[in-house]
Amino acid sequence: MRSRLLNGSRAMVIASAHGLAPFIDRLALRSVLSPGEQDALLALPFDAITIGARRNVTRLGEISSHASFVATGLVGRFGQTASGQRQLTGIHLSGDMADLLSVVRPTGVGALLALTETTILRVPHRALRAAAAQFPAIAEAFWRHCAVDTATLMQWLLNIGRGDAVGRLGHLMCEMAMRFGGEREYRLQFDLPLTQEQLADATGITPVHVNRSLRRLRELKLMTICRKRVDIHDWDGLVSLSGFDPDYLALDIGNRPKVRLLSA
Amino acid sequence: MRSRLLNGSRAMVIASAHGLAPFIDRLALRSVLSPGEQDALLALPFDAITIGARRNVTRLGEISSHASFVATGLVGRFGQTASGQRQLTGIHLSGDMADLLSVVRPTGVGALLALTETTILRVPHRALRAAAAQFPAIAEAFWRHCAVDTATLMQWLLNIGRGDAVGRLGHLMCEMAMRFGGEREYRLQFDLPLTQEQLADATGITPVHVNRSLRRLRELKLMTICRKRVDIHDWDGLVSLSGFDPDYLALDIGNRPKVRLLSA
DNA sequence: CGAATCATTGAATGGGCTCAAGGGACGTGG
DNA sequence: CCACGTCCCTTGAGCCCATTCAATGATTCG
Repeated sequence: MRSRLLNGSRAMVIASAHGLAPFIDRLALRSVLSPGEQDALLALPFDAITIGARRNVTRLGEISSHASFVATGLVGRFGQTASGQRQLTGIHLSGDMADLLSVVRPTGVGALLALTETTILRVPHRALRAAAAQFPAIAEAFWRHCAVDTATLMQWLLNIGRGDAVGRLGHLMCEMAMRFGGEREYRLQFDLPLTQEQLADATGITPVHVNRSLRRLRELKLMTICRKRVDIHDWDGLVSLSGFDPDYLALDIGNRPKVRLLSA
Repeated sequence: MRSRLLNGSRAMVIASAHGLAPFIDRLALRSVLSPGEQDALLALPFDAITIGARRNVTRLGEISSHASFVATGLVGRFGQTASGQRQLTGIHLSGDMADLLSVVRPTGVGALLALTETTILRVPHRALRAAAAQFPAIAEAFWRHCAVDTATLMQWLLNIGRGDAVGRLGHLMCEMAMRFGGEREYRLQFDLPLTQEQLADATGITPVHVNRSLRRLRELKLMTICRKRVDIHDWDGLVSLSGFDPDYLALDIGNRPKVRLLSA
């Protein structure tokens, strides 16, 4: 725990000097990186762009040559049916490398949409590949970062395939509470600047029914959303209603030994 | 194309001598592996086990120390709600490494269920890690293998989140047709030894409604399932109905240059 | 202050679910 | 070879959750 805190504050200090420091911090949450490996990551080139709310970061079907790190803001990954209906397949908070998967799969994994005004640091695939090739532990950390994303996708699939509307929304809110909170904590209040239409796209229901389901959650005295701010009144109740189990987020690594596998 | 065929038949020859040769063949579909790297993969230790239909390969929440290669049979990955409802999050055909993800994420990614009698080759994580650490291209191939799985999960999420029952089943059948066919081909007839209850778990609907939806597909003269055998009568119609686009499966690599990224 | 977007609510419709019963297919044992 | 039990498939009836269509308030922003 203590080393985590030190590590965290160190990253904060670096952050002012280098935008990708939070990325290293995120990776270090689940993988061990030596100082040399961290330096290699800090040496990654990038350029920063700002994207307005409701604008695409990457387009559907586009072949990308960069990965997009979310420095500030909120980004959604989505797929789309032929008729134009959208389904969010993930939500990326600041500190996430949104499409690290594109390094090995440059196409066909959905598009990215800025859900709020967002600052993106674009890191060339070429540079990420080089770092992964030189340091097996970096390749492993990248792979594991994607693995957490995959585990989250499975959980979403379970949630959407087998939950009712109220449960789906509750589960999403539990996940957001954990992820906004960071390691081993969860937040009962947080800003979630999503419209009800976007919540509908995330949970696979209609905007109107999102509204009714949020009212239901209010009536059950579990949580409220007021002016884009989420207020969870009964965490245990919400967890129980939605069948939430935070294991898949791999956020509780603090009390387990972190693993370093690929070192020769 | 030609080299692919040669490669394929070469793997077939080896297959009789080494059970993991089809795994290399599968990886080589999307990644470039040198003879030395292929040898390293062939040197992986494993032990074979046979598992009866409807029995678990791995259990929910279990920490695994092996990855499970499907030599013969059919394996489903699933998650489960507190009330015991299941949702399949993937179907693995023979030739798939079912839980390669567990190498970097030994827990929390669902359980594996043998859908038919299945032969599993269990490969120790330790050996897979060592191979990935020694050969960056192997790490990359593993990562990419997981990436295709992830892309498939996103497609399932879109399908289940935004499709109706008939479309969900049609989409699943299109995917199976492509995957049973292999590279750049699809099969209009194939055996799919799943019960309607398992199809329900895969598509997020109820068994009864699977039955009605299959009848609907029959009435539309798109496809029939008779005695566990799928017969697609109108491929274009089924593709159109379900909004199927095979891009996400990354099976059409034959006409693109394969990529080799992580080589230093 | 006006315009656009978003949230909220009602009424009617419909897709999928639940409950329930009957019919096949298949394996097992007599 | 047939009888029997067990799954599994099939179909019906009624209900309910979620959708659709539509209208009215609330917010936000230029």
